[in-house]
Amino acid sequence: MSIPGRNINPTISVDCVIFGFSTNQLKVLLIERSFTDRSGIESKDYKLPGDFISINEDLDLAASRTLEEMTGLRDIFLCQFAVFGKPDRISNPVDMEWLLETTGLEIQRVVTAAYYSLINIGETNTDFAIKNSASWIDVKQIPKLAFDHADIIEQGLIRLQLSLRSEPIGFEMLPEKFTIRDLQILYEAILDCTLDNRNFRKKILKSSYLVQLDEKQTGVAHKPAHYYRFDRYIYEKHKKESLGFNF
Amino acid sequence: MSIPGRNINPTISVDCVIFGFSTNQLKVLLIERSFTDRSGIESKDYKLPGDFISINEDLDLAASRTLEEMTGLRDIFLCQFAVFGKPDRISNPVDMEWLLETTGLEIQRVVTAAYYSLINIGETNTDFAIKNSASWIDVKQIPKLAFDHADIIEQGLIRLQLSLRSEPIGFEMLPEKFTIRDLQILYEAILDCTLDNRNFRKKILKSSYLVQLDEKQTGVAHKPAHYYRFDRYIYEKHKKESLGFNF
DNA sequence: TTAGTTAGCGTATTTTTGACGTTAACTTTG
DNA sequence: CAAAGTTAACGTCAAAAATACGCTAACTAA
Repeated sequence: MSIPGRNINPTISVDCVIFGFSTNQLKVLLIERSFTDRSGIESKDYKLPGDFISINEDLDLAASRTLEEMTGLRDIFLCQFAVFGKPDRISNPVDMEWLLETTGLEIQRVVTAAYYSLINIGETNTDFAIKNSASWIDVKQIPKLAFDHADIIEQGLIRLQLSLRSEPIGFEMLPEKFTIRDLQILYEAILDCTLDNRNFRKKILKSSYLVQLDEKQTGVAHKPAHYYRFDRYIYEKHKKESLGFNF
Repeated sequence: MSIPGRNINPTISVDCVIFGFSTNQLKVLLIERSFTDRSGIESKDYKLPGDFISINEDLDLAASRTLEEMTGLRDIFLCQFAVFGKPDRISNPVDMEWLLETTGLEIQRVVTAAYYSLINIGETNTDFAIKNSASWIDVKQIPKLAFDHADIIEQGLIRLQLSLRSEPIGFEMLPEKFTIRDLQILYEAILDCTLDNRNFRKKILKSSYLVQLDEKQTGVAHKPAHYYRFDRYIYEKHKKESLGFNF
């Protein structure tokens, strides 16, 4: 049995895979990272928004905090989906150097709890993200990332796809009012497939928590669609009935 | 942003929810814990098998190690399903005292990665488990547990139920040869429901990885059933076809 | 010999899925 | 202003899956 001691514990962090949706693409919020490589050249790559936790901070709250700092949003869908704890997660010299520079500490090892969250990009409003040059990147065009953050995003996306099939979470990424088509395009982007619009409509409209509004689209070059909204109250009430879709 | 330092990091552990199956019940391996309560009386409760990780130990490997120490078994189905990181996980005086006694260290906080694993109880064979007075407890009769281990088991069971519907993992808990009825009783125990034997048979036998053996039951007071075995090779080959059942 | 048990096959009904046809209602373009 | 292009929103049909349940076979125990 190994003997634990405070001076031999890995550091713990949280990393957030923050998904958003715009211009018909599923996007992830990434932060630019500047570093000097071995040849002394200033270089850039990206990392996930994340932070170390403090000694008395709850993991879930640390994730909420990170999320709020990055997006200015609170009370957001947030789900812990995995821990990444390989001892060599941080073995790249660039990563080690960067950690030393930004924290001022020699960190041997970091175990990170990974969360994913879904937000409506339109509502995002924060200085923090701008200051840290955060940007929304299409999940299909992920650039080179720090640490094992590419793995984390991949696992997060897999988990998001799974959850989408059993829980109505897509709404978190849409504005209050949306059309069935908006929803379908979102599902297609997340599941990375195409869906038949007639069948999609049939299935999704069985959900009692989708409420049709009186309002319709205007100014579109086709028959205007009804707007709908997601009724969280009805969903909570009928949770047991709604056990997902098999697209 | 909080500042990480090695002397302010929580300790990291792994805890294993080890499921097994015997006498038609789903069971969990629990370890007896002796402690002295506030009134000075020697008392007992149970905890999950788990251990602290050492500074260079991979989380998954730490879980495998714990599992092997407890059961003597290697190469076992093992799945990380959550991290438990509330700062007050260890706030009960009994738990704090016990930690101090067994480790000799003042541990402020422990973040634990939870794994579940499925084993065939019959093959278990180890001194370690006996020495640590481990026992198989019916999941429906869980006694008072240390720390937040009751939560961990509950989450583990939920995850097991989910996985069972999409992956052929029940076999891990059965002997090499088993009948369709054995399998059904196992499914019923895990999912906590009853299934129609005719429909269960129809569904499960669609799986190509279930191979009928020539051998039949003997000495049973009814028509003897064929034995089957799970063919892991066939399963791996057809993984994509078999996308689960909806019982 | 009979009663009790589970194995293992089958049938019939309903539900869900998936593919696709069609009209309605709007804008844009020639 | 007519025609073309687009998506909305409804519906049909056949295949597949889920569900409920009947029945005979093959064994043991009493």
